[in-house]
Amino acid sequence: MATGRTHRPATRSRGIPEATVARLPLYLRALTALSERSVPTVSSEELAAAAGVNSAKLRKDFSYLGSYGTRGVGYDVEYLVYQISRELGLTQDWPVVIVGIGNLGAALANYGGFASRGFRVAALIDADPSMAGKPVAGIPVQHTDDLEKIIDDNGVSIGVIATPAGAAQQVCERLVAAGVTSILNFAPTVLSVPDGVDVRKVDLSIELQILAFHEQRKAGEEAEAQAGAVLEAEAAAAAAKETGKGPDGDVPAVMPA
Amino acid sequence: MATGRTHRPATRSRGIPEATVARLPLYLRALTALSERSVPTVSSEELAAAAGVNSAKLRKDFSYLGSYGTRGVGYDVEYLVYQISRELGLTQDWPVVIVGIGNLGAALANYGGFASRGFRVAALIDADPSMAGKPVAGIPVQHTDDLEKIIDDNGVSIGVIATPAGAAQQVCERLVAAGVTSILNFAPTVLSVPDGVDVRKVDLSIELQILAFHEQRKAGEEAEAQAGAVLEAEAAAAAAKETGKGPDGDVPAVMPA
DNA sequence: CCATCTTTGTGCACGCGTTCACAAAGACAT
DNA sequence: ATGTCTTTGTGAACGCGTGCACAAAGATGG
Ligand SMILES: NC(=O)c1ccc[n+]([C@@H]2O[C@H](COP(=O)([O-])OP(=O)(O)OC[C@H]3O[C@@H](n4cnc5c(N)ncnc54)[C@H](O)[C@@H]3O)[C@@H](O)[C@H]2O)c1
Ligand SMILES: NC(=O)c1ccc[n+]([C@@H]2O[C@H](COP(=O)([O-])OP(=O)(O)OC[C@H]3O[C@@H](n4cnc5c(N)ncnc54)[C@H](O)[C@@H]3O)[C@@H](O)[C@H]2O)c1
Repeated sequence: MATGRTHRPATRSRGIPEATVARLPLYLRALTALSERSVPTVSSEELAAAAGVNSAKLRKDFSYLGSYGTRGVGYDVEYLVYQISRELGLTQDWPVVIVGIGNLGAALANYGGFASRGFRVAALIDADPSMAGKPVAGIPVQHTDDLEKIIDDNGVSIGVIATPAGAAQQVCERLVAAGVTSILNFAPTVLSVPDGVDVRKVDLSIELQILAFHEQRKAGEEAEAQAGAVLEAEAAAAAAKETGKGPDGDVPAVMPA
Repeated sequence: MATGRTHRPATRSRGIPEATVARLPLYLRALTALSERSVPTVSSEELAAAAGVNSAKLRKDFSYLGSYGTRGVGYDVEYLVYQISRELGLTQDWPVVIVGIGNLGAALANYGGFASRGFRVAALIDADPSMAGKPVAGIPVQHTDDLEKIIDDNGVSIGVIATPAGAAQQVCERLVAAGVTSILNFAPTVLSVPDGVDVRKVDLSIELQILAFHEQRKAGEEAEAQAGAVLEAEAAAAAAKETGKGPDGDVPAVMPA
């Protein structure tokens, strides 16, 4: 198996920071929009604004790719689109399989943004026999039995899992065994994979919970602000009373002062 | 359990690290599974394995919430479920609206995992008049015209955007103006919002591109490994010519005239 | 009550990512 | 050519997150 665990010095000049990699698609999207408007060049300031990031960060990100800008002018849009595309590996075609063609899987299959960037839905796979042959988004659904053959025939290295959580790990293992080395997981499970296999997860539930946390915090602060000087009361209460309660009390630690 | 002593040096009541917040739902999910299996206590080691994180990291995360563990034993599952739920704000009900009931929006509406954790789909909203009144996942779709009223009537503070990219910013502004302060965005756009509004984005395309990057890198390393001594050649070339930065000796850095 | 054993909670060091600030590079006008 | 003006590319400082390693807490058994 492709164990990236070689005696390589690691972090070589080839080592683009992960945070930067994650932003490249963002830049690419903004650049593509500019390209469509036939804008010839952009400054780091403008592009950063379009991508919603700090301009210094953007320049540093680009510095990892090389010096593609012109001082006093900015970056050549077309050229940068090409460089980033190449860096991300989008100049080649990536056949992708989607496993689990339910509500979500079908939506993904129908998603146009897939093909727009070198990603091609090579096959749709589901365990439900009654779905076999039925076309979704113009592509006939194939049965899980043929998973290995499909992966192999199409040279698929990227798989998308949209099955129920209970089936995800098993599906994952079959995909990996068949040669898939990158997985995008929509099922709410922690997938365990061997070294050399990349997994990224998209978890709606987690995102909502994070939002809820901040939402609650906002509500709490608002309440405190309304209560005025109650902040001090909270601090005092927290210091004095530590029994059984959490860091900030279950109910907003503000007593009706 | 209520062995709380004034031992805690004024725990970061509000300052829970963002990285920790993002992991709490993960812990909660693992704990819920344990709870369903009636497991009374769990060690940081076990729970960390279930959540796919480092045990030291998990303990540090929990330390931000307070000292809820018992040394020599571990954590009380039920109690921890409660504490994390409370911290995340899941002990209350969060009405959510989904805007843009197309392929993805419909899938989201049908998603069972929504309601399972205090999130309630309060309304489905779409701009297409022909969809108005038509039920999706048992909930009648309402027209965008009534967006403000719906938000207000239901006390919605969390909105999900699943419209085409072109409409996202506009929809976002209407949501915010109507009182929504947390947005989960599925459209491939950078949303600009006023201070105090949280936005999280789920971007399939970006995830795939990140996977493609690593996939390409893996393929490159594999090729290098096969080529054997070529590694040295590359190192030499890299040392000699550092203007370009060709990873695999690709197109030279030719500036566009 | 003491000894031993398990597991937490955390101080500390380290590395990554972000941001500032500015010298240098180049465009452009004169 | 020379000067000015714009914008890049990056050195350096800083802050956050991670993981190690261990002392302390508490359970358990004698
Ligand atoms: N629908 C959403 O918006 C949404 C959002 C977030 C997460 N998710 C997650 O995505 C996954 C799919 O959600 P969904 O709503 O599409 O569920 P679904 O039940 O509609 O679809 C699941 C599909 O997977 C197929 N399947 C089951 N076991 C399989 C196996 N072993 N191999 C291949 N296919 C198999 C089923 O036949 C079904 O077609 C779930 O894990 C869900 O939690 C869904
Ligand atoms: N389908 C996917 O799997 C997927 C994946 C990633 C991202 N996305 C993104 O999610 C969004 C939705 O994707 P989709 O496949 O469901 O598209 P879709 O075209 O099927 O659905 C879009 C829906 O939004 C509605 N709409 C349009 N303008 C609106 C407005 N101003 N207000 C309210 N509703 C409006 C349309 O009537 C339609 O029902 C797109 O931005 C897409 O890029 C989709």
